[in-house]
Amino acid sequence: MTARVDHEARRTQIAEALLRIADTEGLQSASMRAVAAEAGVSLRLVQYYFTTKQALLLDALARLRDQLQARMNAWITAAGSPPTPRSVVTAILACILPTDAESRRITRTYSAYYTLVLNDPEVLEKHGAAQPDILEGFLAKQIRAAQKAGDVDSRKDPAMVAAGLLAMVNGLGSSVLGGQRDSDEAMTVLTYHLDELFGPSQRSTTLRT
Amino acid sequence: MTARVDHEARRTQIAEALLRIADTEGLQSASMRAVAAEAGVSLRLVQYYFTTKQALLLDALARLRDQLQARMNAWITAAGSPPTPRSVVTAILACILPTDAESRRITRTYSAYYTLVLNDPEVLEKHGAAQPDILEGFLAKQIRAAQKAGDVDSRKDPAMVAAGLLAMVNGLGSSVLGGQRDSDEAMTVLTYHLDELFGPSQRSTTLRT
DNA sequence: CACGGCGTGATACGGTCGTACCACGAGAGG
DNA sequence: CCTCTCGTGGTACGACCGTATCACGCCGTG
Repeated sequence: MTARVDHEARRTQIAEALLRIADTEGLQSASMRAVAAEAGVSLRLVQYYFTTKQALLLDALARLRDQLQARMNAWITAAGSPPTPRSVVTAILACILPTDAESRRITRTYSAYYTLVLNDPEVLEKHGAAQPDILEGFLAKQIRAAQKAGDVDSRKDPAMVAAGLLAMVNGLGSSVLGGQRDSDEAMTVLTYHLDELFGPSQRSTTLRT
Repeated sequence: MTARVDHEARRTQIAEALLRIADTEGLQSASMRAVAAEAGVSLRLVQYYFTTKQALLLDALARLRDQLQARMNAWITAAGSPPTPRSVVTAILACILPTDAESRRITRTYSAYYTLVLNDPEVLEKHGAAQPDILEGFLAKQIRAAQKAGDVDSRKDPAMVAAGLLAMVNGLGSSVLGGQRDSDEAMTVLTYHLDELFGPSQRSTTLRT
């Protein structure tokens, strides 16, 4: 009872087309017809594989989430052979910042979805909540580990520092996307604060490609 | 040669209606007809006072900008009789955070516009650029003054600190709007970092109403 | 008093949207 | 061989969009 065509491949193809449009022209331009044209299929097919538009939006959002997750994992492992808390934190935060083409795409698309969620909060419920909470906890844990290793002032509150850093990176990303700041400038601001948090800047900035 | 009706009043009435819709239902729901209904006028009138939709959007954005400016000024003067750098910085940052109804409205509406600008950058040009750059410079100046007064570690880079704080508040605001965080929690994170920046927390948190 | 422009209403037009409906070829199962 | 379901195309429908057009009362000015 093998399917005559690979459903998952087609779904991926269509969802990727939507993400591409959301990145380049915004979600409000991602009509069913536009997605179909971008994916090179007929409108009927988009309807067939995703019966409704909301289903398509949700599916694409899940894929975007997975892509960001994969990117973070890749950056963490690429940060250092023995992953120190500092390298892990640096990798996570730097990888969210819209520096290269991929992160720029992901960040742009995410903020497109953000506006959507703001005025239609039920979308969030169907989408297994957000992972920023988990991410924030993970960051806090890394900072706590750094404190035990003596790399971070033990008087600092790891949860507060993690929340502040994550929010700062988020805000920096917004300013880069908005064109108020260069991505290099944003990176400078981030590394400045990381250097303030951790000890003297031991060559941990060598994670740039 | 007095106009038969107060043009500016009508324009305000209509623009406010748009901002109200942008706050509650998002900008994508702010159609000409919806704005007309919200303002209690006919569709023709909206067209009459703002010939095109883009003009309406731009005018409303300018009003929103003025409202935020006014709010910041009010919070600065309400912060303390002799305005210290710390109280000024605290007032500015706290007033951006979506804590009360007004700031929540402003922040929500701004982020609605943000998505609009992302995929139509020419809007920004017609709108005299953004003031965050100016704001950031102002914050840096305040921090530099605090350094001279000995309230802030002189080794810190005022521009970096200002950029970081502003981005952090922006990110915190996003998380509050997104429902990931309580507004009180965001305020806690902000005051924590302000307390870390300035000396011990001298009762400057008494600016809450 | 005439009149011309201002403020306003109603309605029309072309377009795009999400979704639904109908038809049809092909390959699998009886 | 028949039949049924899957995958696909084309097209229609109703709604809403931004904008344009026509018509008409009112009031200040000549």
